[in-house]
Amino acid sequence: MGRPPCCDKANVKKGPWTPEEDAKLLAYTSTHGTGNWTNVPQRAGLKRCGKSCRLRYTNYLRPNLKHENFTQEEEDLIVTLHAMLGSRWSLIANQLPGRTDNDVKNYWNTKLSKKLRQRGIDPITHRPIADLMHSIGALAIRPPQPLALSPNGGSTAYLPAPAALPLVHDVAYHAAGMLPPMTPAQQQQQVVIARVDADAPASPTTEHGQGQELKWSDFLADDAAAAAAAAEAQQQQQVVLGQYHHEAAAAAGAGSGVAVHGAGSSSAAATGGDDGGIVGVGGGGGGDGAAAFIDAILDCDKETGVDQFIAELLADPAYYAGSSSSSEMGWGIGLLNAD
DNA sequence: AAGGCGGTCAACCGCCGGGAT
DNA sequence: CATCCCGGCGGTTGACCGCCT
Repeated sequence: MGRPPCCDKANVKKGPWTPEEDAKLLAYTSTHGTGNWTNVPQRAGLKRCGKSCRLRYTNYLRPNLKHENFTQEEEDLIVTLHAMLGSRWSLIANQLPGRTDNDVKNYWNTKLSKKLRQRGIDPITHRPIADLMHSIGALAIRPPQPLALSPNGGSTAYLPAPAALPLVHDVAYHAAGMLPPMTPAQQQQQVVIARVDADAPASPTTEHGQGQELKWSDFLADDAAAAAAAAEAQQQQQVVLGQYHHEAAAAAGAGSGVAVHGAGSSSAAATGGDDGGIVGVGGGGGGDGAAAFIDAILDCDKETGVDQFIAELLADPAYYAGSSSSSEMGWGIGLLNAD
């Protein structure tokens, strides 16, 4: 399906442009302008696709293009516009005289997004990554959505979720006394976070205030708002869990007994017990945005060393404590072994 | 010195929307 | 109204380069 190719690919040259080709294209456009690009290659004596000619002209040969490095002002503008517009590179480039959408896109992908991540800002949502961790944490303590149950009520209807995700979002819960004291492994993770915190440069403007310095710790253990949100999530969770356990127990029947594994009423157990690695991804909304979001979180994990921590956690046999049904379930593995 | 590796950026690909027929 | 054609756009690829081991 789809449209046929815009040109005869067999007779079309691809790859980098030579100075001779550039000269031909420039000579043609300077005398004839940039009308019908499909005719340009033939009339300019180029064995190129019209699209390729247009791209070469607009991204490289066009007059008034800037080829020097981006300035601080341009950087700031790109970040601001990206926060407002997302990856609408052509719109962003329109606000930057002499820059092309390709320039802006490349600069974003290779430099700016990394800069933001290093400053603890999620380049996709432009929110502090730790804030997003809290959001994930609030999601994580919810059980998988019962709507994912198969018609026959089998527990395998739940999509498998990652065995464990970062524990950063649980810190507020520990601090609020809603989770048991942190294990040595969790404390080790906090050391990593503290190191990142200490190394973090001042952040750009965030929702925490104009020009205010942003640190990881602002969103972690001493974040009263997060603790309050966690408490609220905790209350919701109790309600949802009660309903879920009732439905899941009925659905699972006498077979695996998986669903009732997590049926304990203790909040500590329900929120992850000693390792907290619960993420009920399976029943969630999903979609491309969610996937991109998760990728961003995983990138963050790499930078903070959390991924290494998770790898160590997963390598610990005690973490799994043996239940095949729990791994089939794909969520709440830590919860299931919280005793 | 050489190979590996990551960063950068030009270029390509496929899809989409709008105008023309 | 349906189809075709073209330009534009965003995502992705791959060549090139410099740094590191």
